[in-house]
Amino acid sequence: MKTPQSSGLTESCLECKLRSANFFCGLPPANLKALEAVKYTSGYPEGAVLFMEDQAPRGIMVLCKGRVKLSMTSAEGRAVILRIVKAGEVLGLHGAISGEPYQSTAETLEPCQVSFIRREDFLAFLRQNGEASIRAAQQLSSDYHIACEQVRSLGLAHSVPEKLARFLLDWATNGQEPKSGTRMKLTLTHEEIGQMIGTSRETVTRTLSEFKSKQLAALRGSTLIIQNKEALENLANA
Amino acid sequence: MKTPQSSGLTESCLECKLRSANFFCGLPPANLKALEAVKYTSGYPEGAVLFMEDQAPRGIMVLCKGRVKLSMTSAEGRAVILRIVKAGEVLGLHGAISGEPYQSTAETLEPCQVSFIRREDFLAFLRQNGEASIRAAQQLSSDYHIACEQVRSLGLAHSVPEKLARFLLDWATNGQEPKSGTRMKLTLTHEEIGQMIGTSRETVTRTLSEFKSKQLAALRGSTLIIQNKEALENLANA
DNA sequence: ACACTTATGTGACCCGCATCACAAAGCTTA
DNA sequence: TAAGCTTTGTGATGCGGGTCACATAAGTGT
Repeated sequence: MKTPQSSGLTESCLECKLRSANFFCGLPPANLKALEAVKYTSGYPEGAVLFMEDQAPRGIMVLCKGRVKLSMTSAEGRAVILRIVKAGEVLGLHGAISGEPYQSTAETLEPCQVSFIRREDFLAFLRQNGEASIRAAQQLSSDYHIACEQVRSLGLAHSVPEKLARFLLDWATNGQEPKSGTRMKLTLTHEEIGQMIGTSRETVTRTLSEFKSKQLAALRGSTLIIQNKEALENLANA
Repeated sequence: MKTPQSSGLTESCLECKLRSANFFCGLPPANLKALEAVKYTSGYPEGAVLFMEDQAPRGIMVLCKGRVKLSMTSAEGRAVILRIVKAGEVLGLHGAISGEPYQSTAETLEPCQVSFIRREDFLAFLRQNGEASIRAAQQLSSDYHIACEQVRSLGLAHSVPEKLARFLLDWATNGQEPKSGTRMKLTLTHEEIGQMIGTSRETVTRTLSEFKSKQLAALRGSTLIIQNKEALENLANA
C-alpha cells in the first residue's frame, strides 16, 4: 500500500514538491544548487538509527521521504519520544548550530530517504546566505514550539485520559496525511504512544478501550477514528 | 544587599559587560549601533508582566538586568515554569521569528531592566546581518535544548526526589551566580520549584525536608547548600 | 505593635496509574 | 502449520504523591 506522494521526491530536493515545513523550499534556486553540490542522499531501512544521543554532531539531515522518531532515553532504558519527524523537515539542526552533542536519538519508523550535509558545509552555507539563516531560525523556532507544547502536556496534565485525548486531537490536526478529518492513520504502537504522553503501555491500552466504549475514539488496526471530537476536546482542556 | 554587577549595565548594551549568552555581545560594534537606534530601554518592578500567553508578538526584549520567569498556564490555573531567564538573554525571540502568538508568559521575578526592539526593526536587522541571524539561531537552539531537558525530566522521571535532585544540581551548575559551588542563592518559592519540576508545593516541602534529614541538601532561607552532591547525582540518574 | 498577606510545615486520606504477570491475538519466517 | 516474534488485552496489587485542611512561621505595610 504505497502512499501517493512516495514518488518523485528522491531524485533531487531541487524538484522537491513538499511545501510545508521544508527547510529549503523557497530559497532562490541558485542557493539550492550550492547545497546540491555538498549533499549526500541515501536511503535507510525501517529501524535504522540516523544518530544517537550524546554523539558529536556531524551535520544536518533533510528527511525527503519517510518518518523518523526522535527520542531520549534514560539510564534504565525508559524513553520519551520528542516528536515524529515527517518528510520535509530537518534533523540535527540543533546540533549543527550549537555544536553540542545530540540530545536525542533519531530512528526511522519506515524506509526513509535522507539528504545529509556536513556541518562545516552547512555552516559555511548559512554564513553566505542570510536568508537561509533565518530559515534555520524558523525551523528551530518551530522545534522549540513543539517541545514547549510537550512540556505543557507533561507538566500540566493530571490524568492520562486528558493527555491521550490531547495527543489524538493533535495527531488529527498535524497528522501525517493532510486530509485528516475524523479518520486517519496512526502507525504507532501503544508503547510508543505511551512514550509520547509519558505513561505506560498498559494504561494506553486501557484508556484507549475506555475511549472506545464511550464512543469517543477507536483505533482499529492502525486506523484511528475520532467519533466524538467535542467530548475529546473537553477532556483535553480539562 | 546589592549584587556587584548591578551597576553599569543599564546605560547601553554597547557597554554591556555580560559575556555569556548575551545575544548581542560579539557582534561588530557598527551593527550594534544600528540596533541602538531602534531599541527602547525601560525598567520594570518585580511582578511585572512583560508579555502574556496568546498575545501577538510585538518584538524581542533583551534582559539587561534582573530575572524573568517564563511560564505556561492551563485553563484551570495550573502552571509550569519553562525556565528562569537571566540577564543577557533574549525574550520573545520565538514569537518574533515565527510570528506566532507567545506560548508563554514572562513575568519579572525582581526589578528588571529591559531593552525592547520592535519586531519589524528586528527582522530587518536580521536580514541585513547574517551573523546576527546565526546568533538568533544559536539562542533558539539553546532554548530548544533547555525545553528538551525539561521534557526529559518530566517524561522520564518516576519519582519526585529524582526530579528535585536533578533540579537542584542543575541550578547549581547553571545557577545565577557563576561562582556556584555548594552554596548558592535559590530565590524561588517551593510553589515555583514545584511548577518547574511538575509537582505540588507540599511535595516539594516534604522532599526538601527529606533531603535535609538525609544530609543531602538544605535550603536555609533562600540559600541552598548542597551537602552531598554525589548522593544527589545518584538520585538524579536513578 | 498591629493586622494581613504570603510562604512553609505536617498530618490524613485515597485514587490513579505503574508494575507485575499472564493470556490472547496478530505477523512474520521457515 | 508450527514456531517465533511483537503487539494488545486484562486482572490483581500496592505505593506515590495529589489534594484538603490546618498550623505555624516569616515578611509587609500602617
